[in-house]
Amino acid sequence: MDNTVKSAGRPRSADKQAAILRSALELLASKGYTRMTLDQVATAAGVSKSTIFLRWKTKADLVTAALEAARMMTAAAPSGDVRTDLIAILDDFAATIERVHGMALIGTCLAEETHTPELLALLRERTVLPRRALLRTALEHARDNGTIRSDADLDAAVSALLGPFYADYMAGSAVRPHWAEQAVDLVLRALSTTPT
Amino acid sequence: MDNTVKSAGRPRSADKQAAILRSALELLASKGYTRMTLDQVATAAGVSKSTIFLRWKTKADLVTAALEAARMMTAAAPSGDVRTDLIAILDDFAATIERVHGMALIGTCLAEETHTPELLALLRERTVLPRRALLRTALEHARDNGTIRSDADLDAAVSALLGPFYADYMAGSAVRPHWAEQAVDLVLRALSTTPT
Amino acid sequence: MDNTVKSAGRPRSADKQAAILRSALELLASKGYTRMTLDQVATAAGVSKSTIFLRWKTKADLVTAALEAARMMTAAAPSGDVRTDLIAILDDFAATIERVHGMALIGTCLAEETHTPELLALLRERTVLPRRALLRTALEHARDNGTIRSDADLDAAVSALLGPFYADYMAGSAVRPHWAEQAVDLVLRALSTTPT
Amino acid sequence: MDNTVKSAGRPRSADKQAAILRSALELLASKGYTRMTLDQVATAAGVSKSTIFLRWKTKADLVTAALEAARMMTAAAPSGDVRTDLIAILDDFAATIERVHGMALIGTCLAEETHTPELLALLRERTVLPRRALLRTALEHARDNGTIRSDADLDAAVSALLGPFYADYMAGSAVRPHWAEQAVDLVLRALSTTPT
DNA sequence: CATGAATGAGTCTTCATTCAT
DNA sequence: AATGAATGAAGACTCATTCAT
Repeated sequence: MDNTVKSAGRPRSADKQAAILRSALELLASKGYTRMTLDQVATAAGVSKSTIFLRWKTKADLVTAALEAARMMTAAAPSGDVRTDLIAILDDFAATIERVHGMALIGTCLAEETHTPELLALLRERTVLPRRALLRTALEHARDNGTIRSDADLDAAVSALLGPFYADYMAGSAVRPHWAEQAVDLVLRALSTTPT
Repeated sequence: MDNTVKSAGRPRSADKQAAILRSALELLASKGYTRMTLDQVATAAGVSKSTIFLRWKTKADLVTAALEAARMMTAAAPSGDVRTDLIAILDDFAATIERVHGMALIGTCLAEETHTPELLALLRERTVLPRRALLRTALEHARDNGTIRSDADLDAAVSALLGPFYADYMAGSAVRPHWAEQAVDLVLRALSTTPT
Repeated sequence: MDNTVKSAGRPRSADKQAAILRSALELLASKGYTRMTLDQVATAAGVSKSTIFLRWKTKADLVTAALEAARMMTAAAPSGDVRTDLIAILDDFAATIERVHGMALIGTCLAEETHTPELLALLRERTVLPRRALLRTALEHARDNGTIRSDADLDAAVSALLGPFYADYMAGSAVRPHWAEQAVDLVLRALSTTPT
Repeated sequence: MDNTVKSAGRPRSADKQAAILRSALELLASKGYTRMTLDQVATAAGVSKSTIFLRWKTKADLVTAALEAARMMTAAAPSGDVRTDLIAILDDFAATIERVHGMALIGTCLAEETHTPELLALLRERTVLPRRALLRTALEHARDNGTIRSDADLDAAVSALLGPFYADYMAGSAVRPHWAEQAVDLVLRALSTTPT
């Protein structure tokens, strides 16, 4: 009647698992991959270094797991209005980045591209692409609506929506207050079927 | 660090200086700040490690100098046509990034923001902001021309021009072939004074 | 360590006991004492590491037990002819060494003499000395026979019989094909009562 | 006029080099390869661990060098009398082994045969084979003299000379007092051309 | 009894930096 | 000025051993 197979021996502490992953992600974002040491992670998580190695074979494995576990995207609530939806997604994007020291983390993944390509790959697969898919879906609705042109290049549009955030960050770390609205309006206006 | 004053003894070789900076930049881009070792720089530059320390006090100093010396922007040739000029600037941007393993280098600067903030600061000051200024100037011409609206937010427009490059890279490292044209057209259409 | 007393609870599995000892001996011979890890032993024996510690207090204890359990000598069948008997014993010696990666194992015992003297002691007591006794007995028969001189130093003779094997191994790991016959003939001729 | 090319920079301390090699050899013999740590070597030699790595890339390299540097054989003075010469070589052999904790060292090399085959290979090449060559030369003289049979298998004889030492050691760590004389006499008698 | 988790004390190796020539 | 030696302070990873289930 009970499906949970009680495996022999002491069970692995879920608390520790979570604490380790959380600490790892935090340190990864704040110090970068190479500067984050497993000693720091162990201390921050309140476990011994060996416990970490018991669960992940290498530092790269741990970091990968931490990145995987990080929910860097909140499910957006589709409202029906394209503009609202797009802005919501972009705001969530910015908020997430903010929350997890995101640009440093992205920086780490980019910097490690040669040496530890898994990181960037994971980031793309887990965070970047899903969010792009969300944006694309919203745009497809708009196209089907007739709100935007049927020949619009939606991938380009998605990049035009997300891009300003990066560009702003590069220009000065503080992103312009209404960047999301502005980006959405710019894209929608450019792709609009009706002249403004 | 100043070679102009003729001090006693053998003068520091300018060749070595340049070789060191060049090697440092290359290694910085290809391996990232932490993984780049001074031994590697010394070997690549054909000098001894001590020679490096003779000129720069610390690794951070050297890297800063390398970034400072890097000419990561080619002077654009203003043609008179806004669209052409903007595309030229963006293409140069992409080409430069390509040439110097740029996204990894940018990643390094982002990743080091906490630990070595000079890097990102320098990158901004030397590379990002000048290019933005170029773009902005071109847009100002367009505005003065009447090609684009007078109330257009030019900073937002600049970010909309550069952003797609970053967004594309994040999505998959290979940037879309005609991203520059597309970005420029999108922005110009959105800001256009005449409906299309 | 004594299974004969029937204590309460589930009795220790004799199979596991044997599997552990066998695996330990194999790994000891193939990797040496320090390089053999208990994890490897556990895995090879198909038990958990803790099971090992349940039976032996330390790694040294386990290895000692493994060495104790090892039957590294086959009972020789005395034929009556000295030469035949001696050769048989020596051939068994060589075969055993071969079978259990013996020189590495002997090497381990020698190497550990400072740190874990039990190993070499055990090896001597269990393997070396019994075999020497066998050889000595055969030689005593020969002496009583009148085949070899009555004043022959039999311990020296025993060493002269076994020694060439070691010397050959040290010279090149592959022992000379007929080393045993040659050694026996050399010794018998040297100790012979009748000139050849 | 001066052939010694004074290479630039601080010269490498010969003292340290020697101290490191000596310490390494001592520790290798007394603790075995795996149990000898570079920390111990550094401390014993009065240098920093890094200095060791500056000169040898890995632990195995260092140990190999130490083994190579060890003069584990003293040049024997050929006297003309075969018996005397053979005994001298064998006594030197035993003395050397004694001096450098030799059986433990040999044990280490044997134990490491799988993992670090260089050690045993080096031992053979540098120590075992040269000494065997010495013995063989002496025997060849004897054969040419007519002292020993012309059809004698000299390699077997060499092993019969050296072997008893190993066999004795295996039997009880203290080698029989006159093993060398006994071994030589045994071999010479067995190979003698004139019956005794 | 048996298992798997948890750990502390290493172990080799790297690297920025300082010294001596 | 330039070089190579020397070093201290880590850092990733291992392993015998002890705990909890």
